[in-house]
Amino acid sequence: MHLSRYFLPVLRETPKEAEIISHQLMLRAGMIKQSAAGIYSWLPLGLKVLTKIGNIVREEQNRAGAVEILMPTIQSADLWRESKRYDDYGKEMLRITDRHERDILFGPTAEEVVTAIFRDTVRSYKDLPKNLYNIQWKFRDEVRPRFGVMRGREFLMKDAYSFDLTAEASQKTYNQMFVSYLRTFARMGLKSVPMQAATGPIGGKLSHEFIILAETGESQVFCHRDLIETPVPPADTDYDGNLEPIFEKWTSLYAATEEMHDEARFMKEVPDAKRVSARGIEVGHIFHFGTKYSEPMGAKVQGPDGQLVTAQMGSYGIGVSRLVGAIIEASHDAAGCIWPVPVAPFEAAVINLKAGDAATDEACGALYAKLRNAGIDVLYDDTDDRAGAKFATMDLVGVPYQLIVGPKGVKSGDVELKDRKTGQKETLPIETGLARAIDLISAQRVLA
RNA sequence: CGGAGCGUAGCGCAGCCUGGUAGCGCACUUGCUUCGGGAGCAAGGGGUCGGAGGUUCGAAUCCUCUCGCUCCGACCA
Repeated sequence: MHLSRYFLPVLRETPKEAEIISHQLMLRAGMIKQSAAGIYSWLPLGLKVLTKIGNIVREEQNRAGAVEILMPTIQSADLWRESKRYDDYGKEMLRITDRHERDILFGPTAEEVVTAIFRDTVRSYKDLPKNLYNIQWKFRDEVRPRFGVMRGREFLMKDAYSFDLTAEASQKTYNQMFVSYLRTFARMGLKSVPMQAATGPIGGKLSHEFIILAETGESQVFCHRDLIETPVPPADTDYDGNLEPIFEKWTSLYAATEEMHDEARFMKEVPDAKRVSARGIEVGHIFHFGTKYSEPMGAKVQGPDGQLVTAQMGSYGIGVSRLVGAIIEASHDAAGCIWPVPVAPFEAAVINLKAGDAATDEACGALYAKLRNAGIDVLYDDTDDRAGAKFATMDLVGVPYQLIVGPKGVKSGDVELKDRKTGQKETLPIETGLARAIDLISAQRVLA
């Protein structure tokens, strides 16, 4: 992409409404534009990151056996009356009336819709298990939206819903999602820690919040330091095999959010040096809720003995749009965003220090073409801005690898390769620099 | 929903107290000089001062109402 043809409205000054760093940087880097309280338009750069995050989530969901669907944003109130949630949900649900005076709503979640799909289509235990997910916009009319996309009213969420014949089978599905989540966040360069969460009226142990540690996190969290360093399960993990050992390994050490924290237990179970007390951002939440929706909505299948069995359900959420902010919170510096390669809006940039100079244009154009042909997602800064402004923009935007070429480099046949994360620059022969950049990027495309 | 604050050019702000018809920095346009870390000079463009009503000869400024946004609390992917 040529920067001169792109749409990248960067801001030099920080809009005053932005309180936290991720919100500030997203506005400054031209990733989003606020439309109303807690509602944002995604500009090209932000959309690219959002899409890349969504695709990683998608890949890991598919790997774990979930199947993608797409459910509507607008739902019927009647469905919510079946589960008895229409009256219970409260003002967070955006209720709308259509031209026929029928009650509809903008979905804050999709248990009802998916349960209806399941109940109307699945008849036999032989069709189980099923795990259906979608990545769709949700709307929750938060009393107080804040922190940019971290707590918007409209947000993009991956929500999966599983259906199993028995509670034991449901536990297996739960484990699949548990492992999948560890991998998903790791692939975005995040260290997530699963923490036992409150389960509400259902009870049991099967609810975990996935928290990433960041100074600006919304809640206080406590955990054993070893959890942060535990390597995530590899890509070739057999999701159909026994995942219980992995689940055990990750849940045996102490980890709790403020609401679930037990100071006495924390002191007793975690040695001094291993105690971590930090701020965290919730990026995922999984839970098993048995027949909470399948029972009232009549989601039943015939078991092996011919009897009807109410499906055991679980749901598994990831805040996709929130993750954009969360990654920035976890990875930035004074100059701007520092994107891990797998989610970077562009993997590399070619910076032409003297656009308009025939020799420089030619050298940069060739470099750009070669990077593109190598499958690199590259931004070519062909504007006639001054060098300082170009560097500042690329650092703000957070392009991981920047190939800098000016008349000097053209003369000597060199390119400067800058690593955004370390800030280090190397002067290399053009072909060497090109190969180095491609190698570095390729090596980091798939983390974990 | 309780408490606080803010709406003046794309962004950041001054002007308001003490009414006289709008200004600064950045950004933008044009020209010249520059050009390897956010350039300099010069000339420009852009605002019904969030909206409505009122007071007044005259309102960004004073009064009333209203809308929007932000922050603190209770709530959440």
